[in-house]
Amino acid sequence: MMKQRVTRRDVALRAGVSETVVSYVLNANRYVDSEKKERVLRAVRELGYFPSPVARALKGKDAHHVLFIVDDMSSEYFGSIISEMEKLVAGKGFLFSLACDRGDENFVQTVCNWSFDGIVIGSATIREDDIQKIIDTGMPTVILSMNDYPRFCGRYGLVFTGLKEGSLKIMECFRAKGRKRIAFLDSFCIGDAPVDRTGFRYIGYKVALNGQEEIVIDRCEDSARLRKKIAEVYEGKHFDALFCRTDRMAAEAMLALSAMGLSVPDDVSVVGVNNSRIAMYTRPRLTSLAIRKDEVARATLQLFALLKKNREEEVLTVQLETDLIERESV
Amino acid sequence: MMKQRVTRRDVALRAGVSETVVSYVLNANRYVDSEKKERVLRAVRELGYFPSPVARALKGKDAHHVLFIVDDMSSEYFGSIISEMEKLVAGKGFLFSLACDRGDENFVQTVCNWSFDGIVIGSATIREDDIQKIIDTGMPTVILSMNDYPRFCGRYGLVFTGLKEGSLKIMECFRAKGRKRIAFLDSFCIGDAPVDRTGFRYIGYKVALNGQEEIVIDRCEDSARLRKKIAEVYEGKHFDALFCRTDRMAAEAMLALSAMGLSVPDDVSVVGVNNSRIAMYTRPRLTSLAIRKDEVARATLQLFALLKKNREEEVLTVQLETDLIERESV
DNA sequence: CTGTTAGCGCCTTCAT
DNA sequence: ATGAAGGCGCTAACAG
Repeated sequence: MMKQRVTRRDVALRAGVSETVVSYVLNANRYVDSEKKERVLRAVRELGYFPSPVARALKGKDAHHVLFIVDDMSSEYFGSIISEMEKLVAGKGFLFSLACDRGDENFVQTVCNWSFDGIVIGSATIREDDIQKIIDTGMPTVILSMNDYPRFCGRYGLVFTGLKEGSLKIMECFRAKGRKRIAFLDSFCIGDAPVDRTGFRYIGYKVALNGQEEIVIDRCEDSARLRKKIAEVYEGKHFDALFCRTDRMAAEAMLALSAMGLSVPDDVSVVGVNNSRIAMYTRPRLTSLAIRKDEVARATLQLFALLKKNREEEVLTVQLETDLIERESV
Repeated sequence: MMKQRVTRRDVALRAGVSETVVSYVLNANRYVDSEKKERVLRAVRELGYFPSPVARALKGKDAHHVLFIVDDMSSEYFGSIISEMEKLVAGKGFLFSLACDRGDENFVQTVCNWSFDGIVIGSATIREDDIQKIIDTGMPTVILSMNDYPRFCGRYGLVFTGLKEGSLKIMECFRAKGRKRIAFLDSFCIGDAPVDRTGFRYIGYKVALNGQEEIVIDRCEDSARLRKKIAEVYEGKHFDALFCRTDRMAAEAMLALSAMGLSVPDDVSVVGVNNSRIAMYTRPRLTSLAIRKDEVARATLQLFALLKKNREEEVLTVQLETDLIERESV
């Protein structure tokens, strides 16, 4: 007894009006006799009618469909931001989609052929020409900027989550504790990729070093390799602080340090980024740079709205703050 | 210079054939002169044409669009499963959407009005009548069963991830360590909801108790409340093992126990479920029940395919195994 | 003020 | 073997 979708036609029949009138009432974009309007609304209520987002999308109208492009689906970071966005549009029937820029070779194709009300680029690994292609589709695009990207062509939004300034906060925090030799730990990589020197975390680290020798630990593809590298670098450089790209990496590093018989924070201070759940449960608990996810969500939706309005070529920018959540690892 | 979407019409023009032929070639559902076919394929390649999933969806065809219904977007569990599904269909241009059954009052409406190739229900809190509504849409629906649901009407898939049997494994593991008084810790709740007694974890726990007195810690809305409850219950019941609904809760519990001056595992053994990243980074590391996410993904996609085929009313079932990953918390 | 009509991009009969 | 035509559900321009 598979129920049939209730369509605009059904509403029109029940209300005794033409199909278009139904649309006009629902879109509130034309005057409709108030008595008819009542009948339509009642029919809508009784039938539980809801315009098909697919059909709307085909017509190029809002389908309440937002795409989030990520590089790691199992990270809680993106889920949290989507969750925040969802709160802001709750009840409006929004749908959030996820696409991963890794694995699927022609994921850009996929993305460009759909019709989204907004696309959030939250990946640090996406290629720049892919970003340009996405912007070129004309769909409102917002980049959660984690890198110092070049300027793209066209109209798009840019949310600076504050990673660069936040990285300075981390460095200050280390310095306040008397740390002199600060190392930077990159995320696990696939293949043998070195640290991305355009990333805001690295840039912040580098700037704050102020000419001091940099100590970078990168090209680790897994935990085992990470341990070896950390041990090697520690032998050679004797760092006393570790700026980790993510909380997860910070947790890994703490395990490695612990295995070396080193104490956190006595021997080495450790800080992560994202203030994810993990940070609460490591021992010692992890100091972490928190991105204001609720503000990211709000800014993104706001930018979507602005980008939809006029079509002049311009880049809309929002700058956010971060918060350094201090725990016992420093 | 916003690029225009390349449509089937463009391909037809370029290849010097009619639009229909283009469809026939791409869908491979009718004989087409091989020379023409070549021309079409070349035009497709040159133009980078890709059929619009939206238009296909409107026609009721596969749009390569899968929906995942969850109760907690920031959990890494769902992301991991989606990630596994993505691997299995990489390159085919699939899109994965996320909907949360909390927050959005009429999310079922939203869901039912879209047109998905498959819907995965991975929420433990979704209402049964909502599930029925979703099945009634006729879209292939697969339930990742975490509860002992009643039988729904119609045709759908059921993936038993093995939580019930896995819970028995957890209990056995406790027993093997000589634990006698095993408590069950529920997740954080909103409002004042008691533990769901139809959940497989609880059922497994209860069954394995075999008549022994149950010790349930539930109705905690946050960490503070949790600590108080754990302390209270420990005072009264002196449990020596804690079966936690998720790794996250296990981590919270370990913090609480530690604050009470208790040692894990000497005083209390702790086990979580999901084998998430957190389990690696707690101190001691957490023993956790791992669901075989890759098999869940594979089974789900398989069920989608079967459900699409014939339309007889029947329930397709898959039963999976779990693995208890033993670490130091037991 | 309201109804009719022409598409949006695609698939599928139905003719040829 | 191929092309024309209708329609999926909806919107907006065009008549009345």
